[in-house]
Amino acid sequence: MDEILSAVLRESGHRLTDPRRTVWRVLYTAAEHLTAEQVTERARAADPGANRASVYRSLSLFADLGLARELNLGADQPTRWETAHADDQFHLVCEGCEEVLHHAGRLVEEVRSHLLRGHGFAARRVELHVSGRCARCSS
Amino acid sequence: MDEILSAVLRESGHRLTDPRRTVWRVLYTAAEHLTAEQVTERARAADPGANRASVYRSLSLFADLGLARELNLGADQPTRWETAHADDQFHLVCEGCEEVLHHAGRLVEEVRSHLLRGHGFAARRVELHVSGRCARCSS
DNA sequence: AACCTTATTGCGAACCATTCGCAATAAGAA
DNA sequence: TTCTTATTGCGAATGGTTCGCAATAAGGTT
Repeated sequence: MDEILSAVLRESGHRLTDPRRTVWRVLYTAAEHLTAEQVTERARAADPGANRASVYRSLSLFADLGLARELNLGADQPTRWETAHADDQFHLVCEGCEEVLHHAGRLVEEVRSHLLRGHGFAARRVELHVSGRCARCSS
Repeated sequence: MDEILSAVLRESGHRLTDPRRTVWRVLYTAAEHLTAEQVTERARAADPGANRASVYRSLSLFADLGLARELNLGADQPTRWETAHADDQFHLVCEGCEEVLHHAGRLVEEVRSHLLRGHGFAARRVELHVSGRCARCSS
């Protein structure tokens, strides 16, 4: 996984540093969507001196470079982070088990072409967040 | 418009107060999606003593009662508010003119039924946020 | 119409996630 | 190895939002 980071940083004229590598590994190996605070905690497991501000800086750099993505899943909850994936996926948040699921589909593509063809709106980013109850939790 | 507010408050056992009425009118007559700060400013046009904390309290009460809705249109921008509308509408944010458009469609309904039928996921709320460039701004 | 109960307000202080300023450090080019 | 300058680490600052609590007022009750 380090190669991806290394390549993208190099190509964009940024330096590969320990804090960045640490944050990247945390994000890359996380199954869930982490808050900046959780990323910091986990980074500290690898490097006890990991700094909060640097974590924030790494995360937002990664977002700029397209390596990571910042997520707002509800106005009340803190921002969460994930490694970037194609945005033809969307997020299902289960209100029962609090799990966040990814779901792929052709729907996002439909939205795009509908907007462009029918309304001249050129969609750059489509975010679809659904909250509700998953199969396990709706019984 | 006051009747709606009055009825919903009464029915839910809350009191109709001046601050609530003021905030409601601001929200109800606003074309755009306002930040809490903007709501406060406008509330002060009607009542110079309008209080920030009370505005926040009114807004979140309205959200609880289904009268208003809190919107996160991007992680960097502050939370915005609007009067509730059916969520078969979604939000288009133009990156050129910064305008936020509503767009109605059957897409949201499709998402719902797809998730329920195909995956047993009972969607409660579907939020579709699209950012890109509107017809005027993409030239 | 005056009264009582208690929800609501207004105020400032507190909070919390995130960002900033800046001197010290270290990446990577020469 | 040296040099340049991007990056870090620290603590302080910021900004949106919430809280604590005494003062106020809504609306039901005599």
